[in-house]
Amino acid sequence: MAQVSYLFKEVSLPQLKAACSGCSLKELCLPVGLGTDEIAELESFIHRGRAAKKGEYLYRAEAPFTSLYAVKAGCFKTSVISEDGREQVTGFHMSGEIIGMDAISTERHTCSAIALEDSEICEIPFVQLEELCRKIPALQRHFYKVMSREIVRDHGVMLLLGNMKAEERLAAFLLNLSQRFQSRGYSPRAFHLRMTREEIGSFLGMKLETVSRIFSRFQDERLIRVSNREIELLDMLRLKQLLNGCSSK
Amino acid sequence: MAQVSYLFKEVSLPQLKAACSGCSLKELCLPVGLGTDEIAELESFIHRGRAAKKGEYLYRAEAPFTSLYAVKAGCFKTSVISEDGREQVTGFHMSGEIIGMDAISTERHTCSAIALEDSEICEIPFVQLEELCRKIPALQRHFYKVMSREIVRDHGVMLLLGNMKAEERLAAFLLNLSQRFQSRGYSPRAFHLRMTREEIGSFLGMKLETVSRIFSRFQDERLIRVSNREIELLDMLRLKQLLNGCSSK
DNA sequence: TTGACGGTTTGATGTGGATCAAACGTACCG
DNA sequence: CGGTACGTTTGATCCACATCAAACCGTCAA
Repeated sequence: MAQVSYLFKEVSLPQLKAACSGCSLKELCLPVGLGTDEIAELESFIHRGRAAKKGEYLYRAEAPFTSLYAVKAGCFKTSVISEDGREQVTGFHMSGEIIGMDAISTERHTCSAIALEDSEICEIPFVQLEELCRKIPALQRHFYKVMSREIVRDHGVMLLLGNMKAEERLAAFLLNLSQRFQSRGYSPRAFHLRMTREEIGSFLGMKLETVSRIFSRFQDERLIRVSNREIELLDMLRLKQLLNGCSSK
Repeated sequence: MAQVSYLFKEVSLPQLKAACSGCSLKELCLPVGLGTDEIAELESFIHRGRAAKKGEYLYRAEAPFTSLYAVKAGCFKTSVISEDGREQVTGFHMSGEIIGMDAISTERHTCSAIALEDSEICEIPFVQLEELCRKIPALQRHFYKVMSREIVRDHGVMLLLGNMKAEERLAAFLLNLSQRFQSRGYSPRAFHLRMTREEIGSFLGMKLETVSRIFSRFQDERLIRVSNREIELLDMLRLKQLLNGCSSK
């Protein structure tokens, strides 16, 4: 059962949900231009089906780097810790996303990855991926794009943290999650948050009380419905307007 | 005059200043493991010596991607613009740094790069770099590391923007510049800022008035001396302590 | 020299979000 | 079942930084 190659294509296609559930993946690999043999080779060295229980570290900062990890199912947070112990969540990662790329530069992990729910991951030994990239230009290109996309994402977070106010950040966060659930074939309107208010706050640069207050405010304004970690987006249009400095400006 | 290969090694060595001024670079390339032929090939397709005047765009967001750029001399800022027109400076880039990697993912630039002073850059056509990476594993690995380092840097900025207060951010900023000047063979104690207070503020997520006020406060406290854009770090130790939540905490 | 302009400093005031504190809900576990 | 722990909500207060405003300075061009 060839189940991992989908990780090497763009993760924004609706078919991805099907891919995850284990059907034939050949067509999903075509965008990368891999043939059957090449898929086989890729899968020969990927360690599949490793499980991580909720709360478990996938890797810790400082640990020596050997592999990248592809989230196969579930959800992870990655975070960096400053010298004086402050945590900054750098991202939430769901199925189809590759994490650990920060570790390539120093050959040690610079952030930690923790499972937010019971999850499954694929381990991708880096040296072997590198070698295969040399043989398969399309795979090489694809992997460069994956790394580049992470840089673009980080720039987006910098914009969010540097320029937006709490309300806007939270709207952006919800819309981002919505879109990612949608691209995985789930409802973009209603979903379950895997992370605590504190983790959301750490990611968005605000305190957990502020996250809670703004959720409540959004609910009062009929923008969303919150019940615990269940979120329903009632008015995505207005949420988007909130992002772009209301209607004018 | 082989003058560009140094861009493909770690930029943290003191010899780099010498490298920039144009002496033989062979030894500087050894860390990447390139032979003479390979250096020649690398340099065969790199367009060297392109100049950019102060204020000039090196590339603009949305422009199609063809090349990465290595800063040979001078200084650039890169910035993203949100849909509603807010600018976030994502970085300041000096000699030896490679910019444009964000564009690989979508094959369009996602940020703009502007020269902060008269500068020189090398243009590196991406397809040819890719091809050479396939032939030279050490170069491939090195380029992965360059991209990874950018991700690590971005995570550091996220920590700064998400967790630190204005004073700490500015201290971190000055110390970071200091270190980068030092690694290029310049004084880590005194240097010239190439960017305006507003650009610093945009990068650090604060207003230009706040930047100015904190510079003044640092000066009052004998931490630094500021005169216009000339900076002198008088007490680097205390600046570092400022970073790590003062002495205690 | 004069002016204009972009950048910087400094002051006065306002406010968004942090902090402190308490009560409440939910889930897990003996 | 009841208790403990963890996460969440909500209120009251405070403060860091934004905003608004004015003066100042260095540079360049006429």
